[in-house]
Amino acid sequence: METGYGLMDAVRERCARCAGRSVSICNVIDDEDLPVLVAESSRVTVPAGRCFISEGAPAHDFYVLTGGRAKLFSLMPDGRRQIIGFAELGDFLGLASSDTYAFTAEALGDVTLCRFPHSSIDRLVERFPRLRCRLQKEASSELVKTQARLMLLGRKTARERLASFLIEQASPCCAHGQTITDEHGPLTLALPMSRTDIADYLGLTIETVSRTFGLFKKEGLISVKGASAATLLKPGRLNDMANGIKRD
Amino acid sequence: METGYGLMDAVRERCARCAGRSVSICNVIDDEDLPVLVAESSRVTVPAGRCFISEGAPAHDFYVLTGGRAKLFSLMPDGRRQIIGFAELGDFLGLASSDTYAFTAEALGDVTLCRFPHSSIDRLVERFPRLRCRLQKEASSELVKTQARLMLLGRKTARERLASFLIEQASPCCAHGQTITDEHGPLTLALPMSRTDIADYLGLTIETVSRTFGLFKKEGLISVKGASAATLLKPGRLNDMANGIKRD
DNA sequence: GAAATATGTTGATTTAAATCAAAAAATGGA
DNA sequence: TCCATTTTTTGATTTAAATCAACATATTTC
Repeated sequence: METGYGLMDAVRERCARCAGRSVSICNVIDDEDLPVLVAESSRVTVPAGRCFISEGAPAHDFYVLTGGRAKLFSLMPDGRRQIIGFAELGDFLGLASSDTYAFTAEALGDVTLCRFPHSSIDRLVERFPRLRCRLQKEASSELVKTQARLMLLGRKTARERLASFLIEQASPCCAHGQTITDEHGPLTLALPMSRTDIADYLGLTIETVSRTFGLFKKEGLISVKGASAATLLKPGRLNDMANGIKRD
Repeated sequence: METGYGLMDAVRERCARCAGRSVSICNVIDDEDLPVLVAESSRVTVPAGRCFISEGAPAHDFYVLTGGRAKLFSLMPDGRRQIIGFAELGDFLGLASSDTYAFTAEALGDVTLCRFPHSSIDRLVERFPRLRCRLQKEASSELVKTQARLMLLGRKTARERLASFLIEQASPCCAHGQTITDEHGPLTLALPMSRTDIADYLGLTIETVSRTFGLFKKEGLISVKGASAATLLKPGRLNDMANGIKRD
């Protein structure tokens, strides 16, 4: 098939055509500099269920998620698991404070990634100083999100946790900083993660997650198709519940 | 009294004599450049119980803690509180992802701080590019610490939480990355925060914290002088408990 | 398409930690 | 030093969520 350019051009186009281009750290690199980015990174594809970062392993690479979703988790010796977060398009993974990864990252469905060896990031930062600033913003914003999760895990009820989760899942597609109201609904969202994953994300058991889904359904707050999709019928009410605001 | 230098010199010496000099972000600035740091920052003293950062308020400044300790927390509308962390010497505060602070910071005892308006940090980063790198390291290491707290709040028992807290409080003075063993003990530590603070840090109630302290005492793991100092008699055992490792 | 397996839901019971309730220490002024 | 207040500890009871136990619904395999 005639594409108008050869293999090398196609490789050079990798970043230009990347779905994560505008939301990832790469958005501080100008189009004309993209060949440098292509040269310093490599595309990786990970099949569903495969881990591409292992807790405690030497941290050699950073990753930008360019397709699919991943779960990030940490394990205790007896198997208790805490999901740190769900990574999505554009997320920057691999920030570590020591020389080992702090969590495991596993592909939820098939995942595509851009891999940057630490040495490549060093060179890129040297060449594009704005990238350093962007990386700091990324770390800061992850930090603030994680701090909000401390309140969820330390002080919220099961209902508040699940409401927070649903609102969080709905936010990327809808709200840009703005508060979610009932007028935003009904909002349908895909839930590619299992009940076990949701439970381990929220610090609950699968039974409690399942029961709480059931309650929300009975109360007309959501409707559910199968187990992997939900529609928020009263997103405003869920948002209030998530934040501990009582309505009368 | 003859000091050998005048007021202006004393002001210039502020950073050189600062207790946080070697542990804070300022450790990437060479001694000869300290006057720039002095010029871009101001010293602040905060009496016990006073808040110097307010959740939701416009974020204009960063702070480096140079004396005393502070608690960082977030509130829900009904008063439920989650303590995000306890800040100590050298800690960098005020990283935010939006234009408002994500938490409140309150002095535990009397606290001294160095305040950097955002504009000052911008100028300093411009002049000392290594500072940007240091800020990113700071954000990354805070992120990893916070991620570890997700496991504590989501999956650990009350005993494991208190053990984690005690080990964490002991670590700054003793371990530099190394694992704590019983040979490190007995380790005495000051606990300047109230039981309420500890409870809100660990996602427990004061009663549970108090009872768990009682159990540890009865089991010979710790001894307590008053309520604001504890000695870890079996730090290794506590460390294992904190990490969910069973001993037989 | 049926059997086998995995995943999710619902119900009964238990339990770790919360709540409610005093009592005991500690702290801070007069 | 004593009294008043706050903080902490200890005890009794409750409860939200966990655990234990079927059962139902998907999903996969042959």
